[in-house]
Amino acid sequence: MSTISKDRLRLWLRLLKATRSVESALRENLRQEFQTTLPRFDVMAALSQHGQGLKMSELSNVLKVSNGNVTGIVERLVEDGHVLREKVPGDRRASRVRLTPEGEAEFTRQAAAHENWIDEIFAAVAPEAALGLSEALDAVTRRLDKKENM
Amino acid sequence: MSTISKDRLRLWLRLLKATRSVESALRENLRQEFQTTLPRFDVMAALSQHGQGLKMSELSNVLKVSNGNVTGIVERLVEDGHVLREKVPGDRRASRVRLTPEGEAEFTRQAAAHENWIDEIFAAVAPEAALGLSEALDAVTRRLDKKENM
DNA sequence: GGAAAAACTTTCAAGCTTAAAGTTTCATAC
DNA sequence: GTATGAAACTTTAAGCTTGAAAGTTTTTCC
Repeated sequence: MSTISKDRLRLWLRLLKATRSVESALRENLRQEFQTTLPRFDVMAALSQHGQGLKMSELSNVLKVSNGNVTGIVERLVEDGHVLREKVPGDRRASRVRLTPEGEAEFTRQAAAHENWIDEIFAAVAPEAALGLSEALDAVTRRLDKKENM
Repeated sequence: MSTISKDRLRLWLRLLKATRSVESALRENLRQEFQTTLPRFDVMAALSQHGQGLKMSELSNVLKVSNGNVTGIVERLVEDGHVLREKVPGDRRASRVRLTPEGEAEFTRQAAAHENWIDEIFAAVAPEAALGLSEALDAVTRRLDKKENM
């Protein structure tokens, strides 16, 4: 097998390790400072970007997780009062999920802290390197997305 | 907040999305072709790199997952006959985990396929770019590792 | 209008993951 | 020697995750 293959494998292993490290740090910060979890944060972030709300299927699509998964997370967010389910007029199968005002306020606090954490962690990446990295990652994602729809 | 902060946040979101896409593809391939899972594969990969075996704590250290986690995965690998636990002479608390011959043979097949999958996925990344990316990612991991031990 | 297909969601079983608490063993300091 | 603290590991409870199956509701199309 070629050297290039080995380089690609090494790149993947580092990508994986870096992502896990960052996720682990975020998870701990979210737990310590906001008594919440990464999946909950991710759902609220998605909803925050879509003020009009998202259907369950849209949510699982955006987050790239399975349908059943979202059901449980939203359930717990509803219990916490951060999120609510609305009926979709004209389609009794679907429901739309939105942030409550309390959820929105809470997420605003979390997002500010989150941005600081990321800023500090990724200060390790030289700004010149960031662009190339970003594009390479995008290329990988696009390649996989394309293959999936075939 | 600065443009650079925003760029870093965007970088992180792409990193996350790319990693999840790759993991998802690998998970599906492992399931379809080898009836196994990513965590099992990761454990066997770690053991394969350490022919003399690893203690449970070493294993969870290498994989960056919690102690209790490894217990369960190794348990199932033992049931499958891929892995065995040995007593560590002179320390009755510890046990050393190693691949069985069957586990080794099976992992060899899996690893070959895995390398091909990675090779194909990361063909989207220009070989010249790979090294730079690798180092940027490493910088992130090192930064977090350092902070953790403080 | 009715049957079949598609869309939206939940339920389920199995497995993964973590943090925290518990058990046994070891090291070392008195 | 024995107390005390650290180390290695497992157990537990709660939550996350997936893929598959099943339950509704809507759409399609004859």
